Parts: sequence; structure tokens; C-alpha cells
Amino acid sequence: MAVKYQIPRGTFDILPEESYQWQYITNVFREIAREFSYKEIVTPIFEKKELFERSVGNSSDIVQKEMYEFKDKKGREFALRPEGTAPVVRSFVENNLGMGGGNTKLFYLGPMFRYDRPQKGRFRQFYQYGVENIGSDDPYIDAEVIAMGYTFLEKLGLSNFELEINSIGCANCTENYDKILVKYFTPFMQELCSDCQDRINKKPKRLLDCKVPECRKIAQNAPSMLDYLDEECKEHFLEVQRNLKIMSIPFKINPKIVRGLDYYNKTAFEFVDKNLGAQDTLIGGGRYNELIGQFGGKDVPGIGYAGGFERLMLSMETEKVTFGEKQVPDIYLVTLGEKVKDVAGKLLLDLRIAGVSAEFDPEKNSIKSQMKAADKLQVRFALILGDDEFAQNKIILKDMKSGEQELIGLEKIVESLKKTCEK
RNA sequence: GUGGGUGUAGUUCAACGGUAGAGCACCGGAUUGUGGUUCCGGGCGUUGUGGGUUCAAAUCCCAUCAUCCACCCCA
Repeated sequence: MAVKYQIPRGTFDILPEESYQWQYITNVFREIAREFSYKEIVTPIFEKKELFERSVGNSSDIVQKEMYEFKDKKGREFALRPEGTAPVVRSFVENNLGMGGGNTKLFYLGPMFRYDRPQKGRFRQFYQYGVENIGSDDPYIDAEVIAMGYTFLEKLGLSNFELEINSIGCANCTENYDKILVKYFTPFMQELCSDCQDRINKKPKRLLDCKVPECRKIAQNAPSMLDYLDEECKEHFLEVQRNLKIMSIPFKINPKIVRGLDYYNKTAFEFVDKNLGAQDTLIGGGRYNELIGQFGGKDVPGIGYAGGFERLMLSMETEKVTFGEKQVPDIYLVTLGEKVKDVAGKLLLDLRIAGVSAEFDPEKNSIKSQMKAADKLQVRFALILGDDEFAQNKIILKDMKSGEQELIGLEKIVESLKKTCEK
């Protein structure tokens, strides 16, 4: 009995007719990474579960309910990575990547996993690109990292996005600010949603970006974090803004940005596309100056961001941006008669070795069906080899667009096509 | 985890409880060595799956799975 299998919930296949779009986006990202001089790092798709509990935070939704967890045969607890920063920092510390001093600039690409209810722009296995710049707390670096994200979106042809930045201060500021928030929200306790009532003593900052209308109204007049930054953080944030202005990168200050992952401090930012629906964050990132030390590394600061490919594609679709070109063979070989079919194999191989992408279908016999196939594949040229041509040691090269065709010596055809098909 | 919508041919969608259809795509043909346009021909698909109601179910009911949108969360 044949059983029909279905793809797991919240996942998707990237099908042959659309894979070129993914290639295009990753190529653009790699190119930007090269320009900003980031090097690729590839880490495993799973890590010790504890790695994420300690970094992303035990109280975060990601750890509490969204991790794909499993035990291996010896009972060790692992999790499919829900995000990229923790594994990269783990590798950074483990391999002493900071040894040379200065900044370590890393980028990564790959699938992440979160057990969430699927929705527009949200999947259980999704693909992220991200960067980490480890080793400097200089506000210029913050601006440069942000600039890289900005440049990437621009290079893809997007323009409907906005950059929002905020500073969530350091441990020192937070301690002070949390008290102030608790003091502000406590009188409204009865009017807050149950989540917020729960959060108020754990993470008061989260009340700021609650989406329940009642809470929103109350949060509207809450004291802003920005007014309670200590001198150092305040100065840092101002410098980030100054650097962004120097680079002519437009931004908006949004004091409501609170990163949901525990390791963030100081600069937090998001690139948002308002046309996308509920899941509108294209890129999210921020600074994490304490994380590396926590992982037992030298106590160095870091900053990074990550974005999801799926949302980029949604955004690109709504903005009707073209991405990449369909993969199409250069030539289609048409043969007529059994004798010449024997020549086809060698000719095709020679073409392919020369870098010419060539297609041929040994099961099609009539010239008509072969021409149709060539047309459907949208090839640039058809090569037609029949007994007549073969007898003269020649072959017909037909330009499919213009319809013009010429007779060329069989021994010259590979060299000639190699030249015209070169990019 | 919660709420609502949807599930029929490869695809997009039709079909008052009474024989399941169309566009696009696809395949073949229109004098045997030239594609795109046009014309002609080609569809018995477990109506997501499993139950139930009924003389009769794609249609009504229940369950289940999947999907979409929103909450939540975030990329």
C-alpha cells in the first residue's frame, strides 16, 4: 500500500522553480558580507539545550515553549537551534576566535527552528541570515552593523522599510528603570492584561510592547527608558545616532523596542516593513556586551542582527522587485536520425566541459517535438544536427529569438559557443 | 497554546442534498527536417482523512489532519 506523506507542519519545500530566488538573496547577502569584510561561520543545527537556556533566557518564550528539544541515546539534552547568536558565541569562545585582538566579524546563513503556530511570515523551520561583530563597544561599530543591514535591504531593491532604534541600557540602567516602571504600572494593576500582571515583577520592560489595547494605552505615558540611561549609555546611544547620520542612514527612535531575548543591552534595532502584516520585522538585532563573558570567554562586547529570508521574499513580492533569473540552459541539441544520435553524447559532453549548459532528450525523435522542448526551456540557441549536416561535418546553430540560423563546422562549434555563452 | 476562515483535476476555482465541471497548464494532431500564434482532440479525480445523518452527501453533523489569517511571540 502506498502511503502519502505530508511535509511537517510549518515547514516548506523550496521547489526547483523558485530555488533561484533563494540563491539570489543569499548571493546578495554574501556579497554585502564580503564588502563589509565579514567571514562566514557555520555551526551545527543543534546544540546543548542549556546553551540556549542560559543565553536566550529561561523566561523567554523561545526557551519556554518554542524549542525543538530532544534527547540523544545517552540521554543528553539538545535543542534544534532557535536562533544564531548563541551558537556563534559558543564557537567564538570555544575556538578562541578573538585571539588576534580587534574585531571578529562573522556571518551565518541557515535554518532555525521554533515550535510556533505557523502564520504569514512565520514558520517552524525558517531561514536566517545574520552577523555578529565581536570585540568592540565603539558606537561606530553599532552604526556600521546597522548600515550593513540597511545596505543589504537596499541592494535587494526594497524601499518600504523603516529603521527603528532604541537603547535598552545596561544592567545598571535597567535596575533603576525597572523600579520606576513598576512604580508607574502598579496603580493600573487591575486594568492590565493577565500577561502583563504576571510580567510586571519579572520583566517590567515587556509591558512596554504589549499589544493589548488597554495595556498600550497605559504604556503610552510610561516613563521612557531613554530618560533613565546612565551617563555612559546615554552618550553611547547619542554617538550611535551621530554615526548613522554621518552615513546618511535614516532612522526613527522607538523607545518601545524591547528585544525578547535576554542577552541584549544598549543598542537595539529593527528594520520593519509595515505592509507585511502581523509579522513585520525584517531584521532584528542589538548589542550583547555581557554574553561572551557569561560563556566563559574573555569579557568582550558584541553586537549583531538576524533576519528571515521568508519575510524578505514577502517584502520583495509586495514591492514587485525582481530577484534573480531563472536557470535556463544555453543550448538545446536537436538530432535527426539514428546515426547522428551517436554523435550527440560526445558533443554534449564537450559543450558542458567548456562551460556551456546543454540539454538534450534522447526520447524525442521528431524535429517538431524537439524544437518545442527547446522553446519551452527558453534556451538561447538550438543546435540542429541531421544526416545532411553531419555528412558535411557541419551543424546548424539557430538563434531562438531572431530565428536566424547558420551552418557551422562541427569542429568549431564548441569553441564558438564557449565564447558567446560566457558571461 | 487560543480564536476564525478554508480543504474538489498539476494549478486557480465552479457544481439548490440527486450522473463532478471550466480557465490556465500539460500531452497529441493540423502532408512526413524547424518552436512561439491559431484550430482540433485528450480529464473515471479514493471531492484531505475517518465516522455519522439520509433512499441519496463534494454539499448537513462530528472527529482528525493540513492550510490561511489573527492573538501571542518574533525573523
